[in-house]
Amino acid sequence: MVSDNNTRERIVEAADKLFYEQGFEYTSFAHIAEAVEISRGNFYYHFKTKDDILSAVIERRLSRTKVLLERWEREGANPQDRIQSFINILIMNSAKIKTFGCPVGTLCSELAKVDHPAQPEANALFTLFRKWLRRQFANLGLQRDADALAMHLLVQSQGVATLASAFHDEKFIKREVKRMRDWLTETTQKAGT
Amino acid sequence: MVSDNNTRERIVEAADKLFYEQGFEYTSFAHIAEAVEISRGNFYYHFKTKDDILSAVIERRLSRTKVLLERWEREGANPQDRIQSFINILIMNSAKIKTFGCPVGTLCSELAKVDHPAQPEANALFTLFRKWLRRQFANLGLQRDADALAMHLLVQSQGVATLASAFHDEKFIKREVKRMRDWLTETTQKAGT
DNA sequence: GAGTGAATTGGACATCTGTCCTAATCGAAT
DNA sequence: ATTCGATTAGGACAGATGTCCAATTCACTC
Repeated sequence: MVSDNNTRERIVEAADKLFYEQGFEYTSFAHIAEAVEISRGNFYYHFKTKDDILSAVIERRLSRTKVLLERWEREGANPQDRIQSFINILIMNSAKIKTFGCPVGTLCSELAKVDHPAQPEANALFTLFRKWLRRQFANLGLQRDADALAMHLLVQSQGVATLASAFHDEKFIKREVKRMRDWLTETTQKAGT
Repeated sequence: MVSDNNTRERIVEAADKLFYEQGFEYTSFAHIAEAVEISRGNFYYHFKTKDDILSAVIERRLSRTKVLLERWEREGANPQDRIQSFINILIMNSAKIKTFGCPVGTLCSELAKVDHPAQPEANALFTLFRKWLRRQFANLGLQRDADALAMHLLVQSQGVATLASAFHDEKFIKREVKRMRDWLTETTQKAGT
């Protein structure tokens, strides 16, 4: 019969959530098995090693991020609006960010510490956002500084996420997001002249 | 005889370094023992649990940070210069930051994920910088926004550290630091009028 | 040099980890 | 109803983990 990917997908889904909420190292096969309600031994049929699960999780995140960025591209009337969509995730996901930080930033940080071979794959998540933002700024007529502006926006969001999880402060997030919006408006106006 | 704290201090020093470079969870007693060149069993004489070592490490960082901030306070001619000292650590420590991220930010992120009881102690490191920066901005005549400005500077430095460790890009750090300096000058000038 | 408490050693311990294998179960085609 | 490959269950395995303890060594006082 045709391979039923349901179990595999459920494993990846549960691992994705646990890697985010508990970290990769701290999350064990037992944790994932309990979440998916399968036996520990069943893992080996779907994945050879824990690192394989991590790769699958990162790929899942990559493809979902691509879908998200394409949606923003489609639904945004102009580059400003699209960049706003990016900024808004800080508000949309503020509850989770306050507890667990940014899924991308915290994963990359952890993998860097344990010098994990999947670092490039994880960093590709950042690159996805970076290139997308770069294109938006370029479309605003800011080709020259597009990459620097994209990186600067990533800096803001990463910083906000890190401090939000330390201080658990909702007002802080809103204040910084407003600052980002003002900065974007200001930057856009400069481009318009 | 009087308790010889030498071994204890060496343990804390090695643990501090390893917790930074490898993370708290990933670092084992065996790692620390090897670094200090003592037997694993000797730990129990100095520390009851691994969490006790973490507490000692955080206290060490707190006291060293206090010393650092007091030095900046003493040596800086004015608030701007003092804040510059803070910004400069991104340049001074860029090599380590590119590899391991920010010692404060990455520790707080990790402890948040494993829901560790030492979270408040670790977050106090952020509070130390926050209050110090707040005072500098207040001394610039910006009492009203002092805390928001302090937090904004922490946001920048955390964001830069996270992305620097993902992209290993020295030019990026310098560019963002320049941006921070320009922002500081601009903010200071507003206060002067 | 003997005695004493501080400091250190090496290993026991129960538990957990990731990995791997064999036996059992399932589902569909014949 | 039987067969057969796909899927799953349960446990074995060696190694690592944090914790803890008894025995030993060390440094100093008398």
